[in-house]
Amino acid sequence: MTKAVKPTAGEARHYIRIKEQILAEIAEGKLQPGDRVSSESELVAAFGVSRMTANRALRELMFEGVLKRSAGIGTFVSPKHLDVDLLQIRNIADEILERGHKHKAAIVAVGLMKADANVADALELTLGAEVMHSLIVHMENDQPIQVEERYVNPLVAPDYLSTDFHSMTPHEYLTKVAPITAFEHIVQAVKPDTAVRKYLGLKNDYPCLRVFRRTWSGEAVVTCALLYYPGAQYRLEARSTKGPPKPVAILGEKK
Amino acid sequence: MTKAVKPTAGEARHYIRIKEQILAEIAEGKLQPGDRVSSESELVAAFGVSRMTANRALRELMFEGVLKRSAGIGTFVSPKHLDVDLLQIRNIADEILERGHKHKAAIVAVGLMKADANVADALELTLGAEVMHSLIVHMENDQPIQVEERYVNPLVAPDYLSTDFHSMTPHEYLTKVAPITAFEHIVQAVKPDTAVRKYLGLKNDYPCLRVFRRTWSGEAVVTCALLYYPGAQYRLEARSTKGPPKPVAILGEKK
DNA sequence: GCGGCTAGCCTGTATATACAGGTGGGGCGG
DNA sequence: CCGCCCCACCTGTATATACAGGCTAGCCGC
Repeated sequence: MTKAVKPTAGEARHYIRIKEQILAEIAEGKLQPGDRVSSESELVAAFGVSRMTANRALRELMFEGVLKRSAGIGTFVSPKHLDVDLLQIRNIADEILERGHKHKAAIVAVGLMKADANVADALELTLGAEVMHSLIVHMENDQPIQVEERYVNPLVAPDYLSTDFHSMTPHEYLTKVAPITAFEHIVQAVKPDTAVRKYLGLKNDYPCLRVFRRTWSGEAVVTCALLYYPGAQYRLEARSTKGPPKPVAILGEKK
Repeated sequence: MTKAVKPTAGEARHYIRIKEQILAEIAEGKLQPGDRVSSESELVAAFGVSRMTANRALRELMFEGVLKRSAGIGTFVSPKHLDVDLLQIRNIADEILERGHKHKAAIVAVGLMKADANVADALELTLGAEVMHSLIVHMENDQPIQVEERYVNPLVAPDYLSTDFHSMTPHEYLTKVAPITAFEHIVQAVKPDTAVRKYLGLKNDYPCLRVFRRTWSGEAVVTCALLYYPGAQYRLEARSTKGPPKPVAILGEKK
């Protein structure tokens, strides 16, 4: 069965094509969380690749959290949840796309403002200094999942406001002009205020995770932000780099 | 060059051994950020594996952010390796004492029990295995501040139940018999159930931080625990080790 | 001396093949 | 009818091999 050995350049690599097809089927809803995905040998037949190539595609999707695999059983779509990795500054848009879902950002407000006491303190600027501000609601498959209120230090990232947030995410721009060298996250459980409730479409007493995040590039504070996530359906994960824990159900949740 | 084809079971897989050696050399400082790592063919010679196996080890380390690779040049240790000591395993008693307050622990339940599916999964034991369980409410100045439901792996810490929790905290005992080498924290905002509300003395709709924590000592899971903290008055902090951020007020809170 | 070509090293991708070990179902024997 | 064993299917790991394409150092000719 010797056939089309190389993807003849230009075209996407075979293993990437396989990954893309699976992600597309998840995005379309053809594959639901918990559904069984084609086995390696089925992919071999469908794509005309070798099993190692199919294996690589599935293994990488597992690494990325999209699929769960177990020997002897099969490969399945991971249950949906937001894994915000506290160890890494991750872009929520990337996370959503990795889960095979659509990401959209609703820009509620963007502009310059004078730093109040809290903002000046957080960005280590003087009271009343001009700072850039954005308020964005992130949507996963048209459902709001994060409210992001961000303040950016104009001394570090002067072009922040003039970037087109649709072609390049704020995150991408910032990592380009000021690579993050340090960060701080403070996490609390709060009752969201009315504005946040409105943006996230939440009921009155629904608990929210609130993350206060600051990032540094060298000595300078680049951004500070408040992130709101709707309650128990989302979670923050933090693990040591050494340990390789496999995900398990949280105690008390049904498996 | 036909040789030791299989890792003869038991032993670590070849690609894992390669990864571990590279990680060890980085940890020891033998490999510094920016240094060149052995090429695939050098690893082939050194470990007696095939190039695909060496490739996999290096590729996974790249995925994990430890290495950077570029075709034609070589493989290098990633520059920053933003190494995070995150949400450290801290003893709540220590924290309270550091604040200059009194700590007291109310022991609600202690005993042996059979692991249900979730607990067995979390501790990597078989269903129905005997595990040690404790439910403790921690008080700061006589006010409840944390509910701690903990399950302990008896294979690792057999004397857990017979220690006197008043003279030596569970935490102290555990760090003695099984020093923690890895951990996992999953954080959510939840509405507490009635039991937790009662222990913490909370009103109905008060949001709670729930932390699901697992700790490892070597390969074995030592404990898993559910920790509940009353809402906004408590916060988890996570920061990168590099940056030395000074505490500031969270945006929106009055200073 | 300088520019271009080539040989050699490196990663990236892909194939065919092999054995291991987990899981579950169906068939056969008691 | 029930239990046990074996087989079919699945993933996990590993090997040997091949061709592509990026990059560099060094040689050779002008």
